Amino acid sequence: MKELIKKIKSNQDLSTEAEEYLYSISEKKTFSRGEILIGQGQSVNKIYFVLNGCLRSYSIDKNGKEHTLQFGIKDWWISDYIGIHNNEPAILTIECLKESIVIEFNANKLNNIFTVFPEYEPFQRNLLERHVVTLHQRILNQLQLTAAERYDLFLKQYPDIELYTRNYHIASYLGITQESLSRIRVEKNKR
Amino acid sequence: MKELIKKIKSNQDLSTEAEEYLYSISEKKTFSRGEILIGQGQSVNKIYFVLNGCLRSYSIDKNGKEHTLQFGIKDWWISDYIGIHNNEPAILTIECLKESIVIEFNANKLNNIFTVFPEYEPFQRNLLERHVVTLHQRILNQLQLTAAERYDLFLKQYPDIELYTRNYHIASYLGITQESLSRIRVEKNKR
DNA sequence: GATAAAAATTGATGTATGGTAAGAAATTAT
DNA sequence: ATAATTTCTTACCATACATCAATTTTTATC
Repeated sequence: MKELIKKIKSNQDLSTEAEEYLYSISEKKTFSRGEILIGQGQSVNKIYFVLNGCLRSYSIDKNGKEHTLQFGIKDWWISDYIGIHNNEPAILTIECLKESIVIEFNANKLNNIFTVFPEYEPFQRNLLERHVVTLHQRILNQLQLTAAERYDLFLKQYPDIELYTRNYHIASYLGITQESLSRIRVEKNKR
Repeated sequence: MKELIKKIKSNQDLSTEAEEYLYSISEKKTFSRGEILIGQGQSVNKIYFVLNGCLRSYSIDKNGKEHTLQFGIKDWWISDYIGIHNNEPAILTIECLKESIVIEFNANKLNNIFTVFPEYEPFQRNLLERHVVTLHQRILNQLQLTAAERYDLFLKQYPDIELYTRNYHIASYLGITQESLSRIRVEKNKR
């Protein structure tokens, strides 16, 4: 477990006490393919750090269609930040796509760490800044690239994700239907 | 100026020293419609806090088309966070849409505040968290709403923005052409 | 390994949005 | 106020992607 937390720490210095605190409020868990970690409509207070495997967060719209917001792979954090921030029921479902080991945090307790160990702040700030940059880039990609270009880029960003995702997971992340993605893949193979 | 910074402070407590530091590294500026604050391709090290008026950040794609990432209105921060984070030339242009008063920060100096005044951390964290939530919501809207629905939502979020934006500013934010937006508006008026 | 279930592909067709171009309207400059 | 410029609207046609349905392929289960 110690070494697992090291990954959370990244390159930041963190006191042993703060590290102990992280242990005390977290729980290492294993999930299998198909398991739901957070369900849309339920109350949310969990934040996950992925040690290995693959999770997916998605929203189900009024027509019952799924829209993937994020894939959670190794060393990524994943949760329903909208639900947590608004203090409302989850608007996302988080599902396990392949056998995964994660560290589960209680959101409130994790948020408490800043009052107890302010030294944790720079780490969190760095994390949030990177998150914002990633999201900005994603929005720009969505605005200016074609579906085929977005798919190419996606494969570069998640090189072996196709090993454990279904076509429609990726399609719903790219904002197209699975049929369209299928056609894009056919075209791509012709090239 | 004191009261201006109060807005930045929001509801957070901030020591007088930290406040003084913020003064010392910032500069209050006025821009007129059409002025470019940051130009795509140039180096970026500025971050703006909008006191009043309206700014817009956008990217120009390989076909010369503009794609609006963000509108910067009262009390919003705006910059090219991608360029700053990657330490690369700006990928965004920031333009002034109507006479605006802003506080201009040097990104590096602003970043320094955390070593000098760690008490500023919670404020920044809160800001970043809200930013992430906003972006998550925007991505979900883009994925699951029609252009007309996104336009309706946009008008609710920015009630009087049409007073100082052009049609194509909004269209490029919604991910459609100005012609399509025009048609959507016509349909909307029929309802 | 056989069977069932789920997912991917493919074809035919529909729809939303894009592209181009022209004219109308609104805004800005003189 | 008038002229010049920019923006908005509209029409027509093009295209990317969606929808629906049938078929093939892959994956899971017994």
